[in-house]
Amino acid sequence: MNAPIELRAWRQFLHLAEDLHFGRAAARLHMTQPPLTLAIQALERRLGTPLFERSRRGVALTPAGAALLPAVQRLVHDAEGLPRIAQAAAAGQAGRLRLAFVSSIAYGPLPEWLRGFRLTHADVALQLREATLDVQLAAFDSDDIDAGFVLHAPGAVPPALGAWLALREPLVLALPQAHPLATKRVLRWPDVAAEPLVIFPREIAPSLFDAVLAAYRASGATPRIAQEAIQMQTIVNLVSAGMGVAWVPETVTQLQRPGVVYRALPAAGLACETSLVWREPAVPVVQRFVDHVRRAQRGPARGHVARTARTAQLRP
Amino acid sequence: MNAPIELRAWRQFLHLAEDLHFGRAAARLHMTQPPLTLAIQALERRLGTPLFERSRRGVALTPAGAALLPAVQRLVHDAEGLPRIAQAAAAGQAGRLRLAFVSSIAYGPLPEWLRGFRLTHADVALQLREATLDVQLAAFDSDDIDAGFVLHAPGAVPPALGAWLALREPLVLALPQAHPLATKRVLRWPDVAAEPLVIFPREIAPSLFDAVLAAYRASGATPRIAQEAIQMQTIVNLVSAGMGVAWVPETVTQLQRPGVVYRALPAAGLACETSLVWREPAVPVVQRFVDHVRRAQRGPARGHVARTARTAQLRP
DNA sequence: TAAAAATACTCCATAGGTATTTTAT
DNA sequence: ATAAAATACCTATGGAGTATTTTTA
Repeated sequence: MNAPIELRAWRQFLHLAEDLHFGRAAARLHMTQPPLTLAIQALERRLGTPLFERSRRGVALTPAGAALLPAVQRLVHDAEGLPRIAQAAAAGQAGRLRLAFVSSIAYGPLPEWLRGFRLTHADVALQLREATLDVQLAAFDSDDIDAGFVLHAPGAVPPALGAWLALREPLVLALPQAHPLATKRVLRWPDVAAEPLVIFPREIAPSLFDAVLAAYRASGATPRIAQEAIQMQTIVNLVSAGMGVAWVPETVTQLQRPGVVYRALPAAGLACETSLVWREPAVPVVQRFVDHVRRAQRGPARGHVARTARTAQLRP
Repeated sequence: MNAPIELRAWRQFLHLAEDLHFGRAAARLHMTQPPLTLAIQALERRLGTPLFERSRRGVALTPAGAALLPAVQRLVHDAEGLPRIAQAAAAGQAGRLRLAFVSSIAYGPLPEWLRGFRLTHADVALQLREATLDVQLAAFDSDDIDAGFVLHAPGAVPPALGAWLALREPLVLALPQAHPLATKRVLRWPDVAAEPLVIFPREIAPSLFDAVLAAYRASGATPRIAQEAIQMQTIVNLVSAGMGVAWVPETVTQLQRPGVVYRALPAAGLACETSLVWREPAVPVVQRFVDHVRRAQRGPARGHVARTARTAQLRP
């Protein structure tokens, strides 16, 4: 009685509404005229209103049929598009990609990587959020993100996650412009080590934190941590305010805050690793994104980020 | 093989995606588990990709299934709404109403009638256009409009059309403000009749044209037609420019053009009829509109249009 | 009277049911 | 051991076919 109306019935309505001729519409539907007549009658009975005006001079739409036509066209068209959605999603070309990232990578190659990914994956809905390592690990647990860039070595992420070294860059020293060290071309470890340090909290970026502390200890110094801050922006602001010096990834030098100068100190041997992390096994769209980042990483020449940190010498 | 996928299959997918449990989903679909298993398998085969991940700890959506879910929800929801569209259209509560009108009625009760009709027929798409009688009659022929307001007596429209006297209003005299007649309280027919006349062309509004000419002839005068114009706005502008005087429907006095004054001359006995016209037999939405206008015509008190024409006496 | 829609009936493809097995924890 | 999905097989509804009648311009 009030069984739901199937797409078959709407397709028959659509063809008849377009042809306005039972015989031709039936032929286009790969059927004969009598069953089409019956099907349309049944549809009209279930809707409780006629959809076509039959007369000897042809078939015409009633007002109800005319009102239905555009809606049915949309419905049938939408239904025809569903298989493509499924196939595209299975191939990683459609769907949703929830991506988290630490702020530092956003000053580096991430925007370009995203732009390139969008070009070839227009039907993937990208959902971006900035988050630190600990927040991202929790988000993986609760299935709130699909992938993320973290300040961490690829080998150090939990085993349930896949990881790939997305970016390895030297750490450079951020100094207040007014600071005496800012004018020297040759820095000495004891002078640098004596300065108060602005740094990430250890839980946010353990590998970066540990690397900096190890370098200080290797030179026999103990760092004085003046302030901890989570955002790159905040760290640079604190340096600008004269709170101390900071070791930051080289790409962050793009943040040209007045009152801050950067010094590249290759001799310090300090570097920072950003990994792309994802839940294993990777669903197709995540796999596509990982592959894209791997390819983009070596494709376009790396040096396109403006070097804004003057190089200085470092002596023990 | 590539037979189209029916709504039945999408409904089954939808219920399973919501329950993530074959047994319960089957029960909600008023069927048993085995045919649902088969149906989902067949759907996955036809799409060429699995939609569900079956494991002992439950059923989960694959990326393809997850991408499909919102689209299928929309599709099934849209399909469920179609019967309502058909029924509403059959009752005249949905669909499209293409309405033409002469400019004069737009200064009168038409806006209020349309506002009221919209309130009770929110799902009717109103398509309005201004057009003169001759254009409207041609548009009825080519099925470009469903109904129209014309400056014509209801009895004078072609027999294939239904008609209803929507508005009967006196004609008032529009005079240039600087004109000597504008200062007098008593006008004489010979003086009025001697003035050059601005009027509609006869094919645009035959009944109005003929009524004016008959009045002139009854008083023994022959009107001097200075200018013909189609738009009310244009006629008033020509009067303002001193081209002559014009007889216009009373509601047009709402057009307060500087340099024009209006004089109501009841003794002239000149009136103008606006009819609502439609193709017979009226389709439901047109019938609803006609009924609405009939009711609105006597419902709200008529005098709400500001009287802006001073009454003057007219002597032979 | 002729073209097209409606009716009458026949058939079979397939959606769904029942019984049972397999699977994974 | 058990809950749930998969498989095997059966049934019957209803969608589509052929033949024919009715309708109306």
